[in-house]
Amino acid sequence: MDEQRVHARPLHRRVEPGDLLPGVLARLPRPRVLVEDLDRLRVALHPPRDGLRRPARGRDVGADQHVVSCCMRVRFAPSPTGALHVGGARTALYNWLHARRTGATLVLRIEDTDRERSTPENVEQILDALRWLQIDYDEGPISQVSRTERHQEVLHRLIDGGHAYRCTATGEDVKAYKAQHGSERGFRGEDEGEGAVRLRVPDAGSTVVHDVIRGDTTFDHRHLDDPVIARADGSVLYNFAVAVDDLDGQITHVIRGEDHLSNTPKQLLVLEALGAPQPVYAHLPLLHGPDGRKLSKRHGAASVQDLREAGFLPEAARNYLALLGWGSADDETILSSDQLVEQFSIERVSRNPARFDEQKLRWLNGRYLRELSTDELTARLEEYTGRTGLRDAVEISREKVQTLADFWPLAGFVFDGPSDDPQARERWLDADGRSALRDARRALEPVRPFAQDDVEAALRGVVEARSAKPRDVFQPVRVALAGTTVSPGIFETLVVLGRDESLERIDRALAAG
RNA sequence: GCCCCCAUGGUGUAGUGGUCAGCACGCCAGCUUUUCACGCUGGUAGCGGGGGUUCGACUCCCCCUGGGGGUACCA
Repeated sequence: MDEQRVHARPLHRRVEPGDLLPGVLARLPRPRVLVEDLDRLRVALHPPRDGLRRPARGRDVGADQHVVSCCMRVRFAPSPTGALHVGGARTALYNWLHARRTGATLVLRIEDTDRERSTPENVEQILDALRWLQIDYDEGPISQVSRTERHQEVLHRLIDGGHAYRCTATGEDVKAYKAQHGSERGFRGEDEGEGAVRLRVPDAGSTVVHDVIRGDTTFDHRHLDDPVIARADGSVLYNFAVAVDDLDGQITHVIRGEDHLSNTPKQLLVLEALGAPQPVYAHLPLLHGPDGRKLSKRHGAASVQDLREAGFLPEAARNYLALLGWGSADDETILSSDQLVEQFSIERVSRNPARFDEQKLRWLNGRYLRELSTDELTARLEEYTGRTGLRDAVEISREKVQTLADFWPLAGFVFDGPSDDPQARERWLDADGRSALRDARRALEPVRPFAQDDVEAALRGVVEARSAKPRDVFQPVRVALAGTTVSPGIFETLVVLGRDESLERIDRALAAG
C-alpha cells in the first residue's frame, strides 16, 4: 500500500448529516468495499455532535447517523497464545455487532508477533470458536507476522526520522533509572545505535485517548517510559505492530478490551510519529469470573470451547455475551441475533466490569432450547452426544433440560438401561413399593396399544384400587424404569420404552430383591 | 510504588437534578403437579463512605475506600 496516499488526508473527517456522497455510495459494493474506493471515500463517522465525546447515556445513535458507515472498518485482533476466552469472544461479538449494525467492514487479524507463545493450533481454535459462535468477518485472517517486511520499513523510517532509537538498556536499567529519578519521570534512554528499539516519548505534553465509551483520558508524557517497540533482533513488538497494522488496515474504530487502554498512548505516539490519523477507540469493560477475579478454568466455562462442551447453544451464548456490558435501550433480555444487530450501539456499552454468571446463561440457554423444534433439538443433541435415534427421548425430555449436557443424565437410561441409585431403590422399592410395582405391572401388561392415555388410565386405576397417593405408585415404576427418582414424565417414559422393555425392567427390579 | 479505568440489590443492567429507584438471573414462598423441571403469582434485596454545588442529588464536582487494568525485548 502506498503510504503517502494513506496519509494524504485525515482518515476521519466530521461528517454532517446530508454529507452523503450519494452517487458514490450507491455504487459501492457491499458489504465488501474495495480498497480503491476506500481511498476516495476515506471518511468515517465520529459520534455526532460533540465530536469524540461519549454521547449522553441512554441515547441511541440511530442508523441514519451512520450515513457513511460503509467506510468504517473495525477489527478483531486476538492473540493466538491460548484458546479464545469468553472475554475475547465478547470483544469479537461487539466488533461483529458494530460492523453488522453499521455496515462497517470487519477484519480478523491474528496478533502473532509473540513467536514463543503463538501456535497454529491456537489460531485454529480461535477460528473454530468464531465459527461456532457464527461470527464471520469480511477480511482476513491476516497474520501480523506476514507483515514483517512492512513493519521493518516503518520501523526504520521511525529511527531515521529520530522518532525512535536503539538502546541497550534492560528492564533492570529502567528500574534503576526510576529509582534514581523518582516516579515523576518516565524512562528516557540514550541513542546507542544498538540494542532494542525504543520510541522517543516527548518529555512535555500529554496524549489524549478519545474513547466513545469512556470519554477522554489524558496521559502525561512525563509518566510514560520510552517503550520498546522492537527487540534487539529487530522483531517488532505489539504496541508498534498494532499501530502500523491498524493504520495500514485503515481501521477507523478500535473496539477492544480495557486492558489495552493504558497502552493506547504508546500506539498513538507511534501514529503521531508517522504523521498518521487516529482511529476512534472503544475500550470495553473487562469480564470477571464469579468471584470477581479474572476468568479462569477454575470456575467452569472460561473458553468458548468450554461453553460448547458444557452444552450451551451458540445463539444463547451470543445473547448472553452481548448482555455482558451492554443493554438494549428498552432493557430487553432475550434478543435474537437480528435484534442484537438492530439494537446494538457501541456508545451504550457500559463502563463497568461484568461478572460471568453461568446461572443466568443456563437460564437463557434453557429458553433458547425450548424454542427449538424437536427435530432441531434432536439434531443438536445427536451431534453433542454422538448418539443417534434420540428423537423420542428428546420429545419427552425437552421441557426439563437447560443445556445439551443435561439431556443424557436425565434420559440416558432409555438407551443404556436404568442407572443405579441405591437410595432411590431403598426409598421406593421397599415392601410397599414392590407391592405397588407388582400391581402396576399387572395393570400394564394387557394394555394394547401401549399408548400414553391407556398407560395413564391403567396406572391411575392402580392408584385408585390401592387408595394410594399417585406418587406411591408412580415413583416405584420410575425407579424400576430409570433407576432414579428423576426422569421425564412416567407415562411418556413407559410409552417410549415400549411395553416389552418396560415390563422387563419392572420384572428385573422386582427380581433384584 | 507510579499511571489509568470503574463503582445502582448476591449477579447483569435501566436511570442523563424532583421516580414508590424499573427489568432480568438467583434466592424464598405459594399455585400447578407422578419425580424433577417448565410455567404462573407473590416476596426478599440496591444507589460504597464523607464532603461540597443546588430549593432538591443515584444523577454534577472533590476526597476516601473498594475493585480492576497497565507499568515486559507478552499481547
